[in-house]
Amino acid sequence: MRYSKTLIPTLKEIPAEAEVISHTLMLRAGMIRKLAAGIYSLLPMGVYVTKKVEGIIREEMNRAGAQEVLLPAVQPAELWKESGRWEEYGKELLRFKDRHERDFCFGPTHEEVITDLISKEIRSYRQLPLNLYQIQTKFRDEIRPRFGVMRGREFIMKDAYSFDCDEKGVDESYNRMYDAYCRIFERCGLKFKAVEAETGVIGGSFSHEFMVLADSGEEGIVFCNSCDYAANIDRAEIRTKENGDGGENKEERKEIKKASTPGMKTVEEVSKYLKVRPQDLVKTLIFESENGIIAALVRGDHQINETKLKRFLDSNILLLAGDEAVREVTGAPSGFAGPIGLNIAIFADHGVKGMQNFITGANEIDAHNINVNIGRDFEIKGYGDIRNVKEDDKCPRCGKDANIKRGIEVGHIFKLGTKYSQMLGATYLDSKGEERFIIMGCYGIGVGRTVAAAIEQNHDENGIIWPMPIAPFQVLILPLNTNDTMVMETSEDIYTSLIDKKIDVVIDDRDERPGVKFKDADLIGIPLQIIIGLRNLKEDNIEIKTRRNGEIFKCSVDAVADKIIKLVRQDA
RNA sequence: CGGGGCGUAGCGCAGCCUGGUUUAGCGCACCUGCCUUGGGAGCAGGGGGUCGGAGGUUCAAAUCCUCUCGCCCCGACCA
Repeated sequence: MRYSKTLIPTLKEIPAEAEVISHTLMLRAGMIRKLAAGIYSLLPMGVYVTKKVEGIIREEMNRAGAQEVLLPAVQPAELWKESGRWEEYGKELLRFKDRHERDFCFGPTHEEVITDLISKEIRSYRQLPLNLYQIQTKFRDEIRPRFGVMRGREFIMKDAYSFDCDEKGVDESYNRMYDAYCRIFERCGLKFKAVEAETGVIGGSFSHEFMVLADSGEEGIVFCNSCDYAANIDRAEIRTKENGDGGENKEERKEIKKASTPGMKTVEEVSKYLKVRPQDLVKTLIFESENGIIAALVRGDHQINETKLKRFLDSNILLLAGDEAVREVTGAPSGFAGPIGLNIAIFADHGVKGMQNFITGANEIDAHNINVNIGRDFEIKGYGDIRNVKEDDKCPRCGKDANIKRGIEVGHIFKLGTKYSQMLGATYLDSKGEERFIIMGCYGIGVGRTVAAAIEQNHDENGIIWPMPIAPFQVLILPLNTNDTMVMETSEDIYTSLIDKKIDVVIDDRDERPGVKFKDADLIGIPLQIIIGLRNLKEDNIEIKTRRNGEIFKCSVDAVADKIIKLVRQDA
């Protein structure tokens, strides 16, 4: 590729809209441009990288025995009504009508379509197992798109669906995908973790998320250094005993007192003001659910986890109550809620169980109660694991120290079971001639998100540093003196010889000053730069620079091609 | 959807509060010429704006008012 013939509109200045480094660099390196909120155009550099990632995905999916298909992006409402998700999916599903006023949606995922297809084509156990995948554009009308392609509304996703006869089969399919995913992300040069995860709207019984470790990640993950436990924070259990949750407390119950706490709303403020530790407080949080308003209690230094609470209450809708509702239920503005005297159901985290003589809001403005006790002052309807794992908590599996980090979810694999095959009637006849539901799994990879995640993990102050396997080009040739025939001819010779050797190479043939070329080269992050300038060429030398460590070494013109091939292979 | 903020040249911004001396400005980018060629050069000249849109107030609106559209941030939501 010739630089002068392609479109790589690099930016010197930092775009105002970008929040995370990958977004900034994708804009600055001329990979993407925004068209609307959460909707991006991919420019040539963006396409090259995307194709590389897709190529790796295809190779590994095919290696794992999956077959590629391409399903429609536009889907009829009937299918979604059959699965029940036309109502269930909510506003994230982009709906529209065709000219005949028939309802359609733009596919946010393809369980319905694939299950419908399979229900029509599969008759016998002899046709199973099967794993079909596609790489396709999806649309999810996210409430708040952000971070560029990391959380866009329109995005490219690889989704795969497995179809098996029995549990043993689906386990095998699942494990094969798990292994394939590990290979894919390893080949993309990513540091990642597979963590136990929640299943969400897709449904199903069992799932893992593949998380790329990055501070900018939107997911909390908990993992253990001693054993191989790793889970999404929404799923990670609290190891009750080791963390002192739910123990007995034999302290004497003191008399309840009211303390004035003017304007003190947060745990931090109250504990500082009353000169106690945050863990001597109990937070009372009011939630609205489809089954009415409830209160949830956690220790002052703990954080409620709404996903866990939702699961514990078996509720579909759960929202932190607004100021108005809080005032109605407690009689006080938010910040002063407490469990005493509430006539709604009160649930508590295990961590609250053993507490005595603790502090809560007094359901009265500017006041808190001291020496509150469960049983004497109020009753708990049920205890559950409803808080986040904390830094000093122990691993739920082995009891050693747990770690908490941030991650970007780049892949998610589910064991779906028969949810969709039942809804859409996908059955097969087993060897005894009995009709059975096909057992399904589904497996997604966010392609754009993988690209963004790779940048989050591979960059420096000058720009992107592509891992060789997903680099838009492997080599960039930089002729420094465009008006010098020797420089240009040598550059062109090296360029064609590398193309002959099947190296992905781009030559910066623009009539620009060296400084401009160097800056752009570092910004777009091509792993190997061949620098050709008069100075060295007079001694028949060129320079090779590796983008990652900035190392530069001289090399004779004749030896360049072989040297480059060696370097490319070594990282590929 | 709730709270906050921003829309002025391709990008980044100033001007708005206190309406008129502004023909709407600056930096970068762009075009022409000269010059320069190992880390985003220099000089000279030049092009580019419905001041997001609609309505209103006024002798006069980028500036004040109303509505509207778009975007960004925080919260809730999410394969």
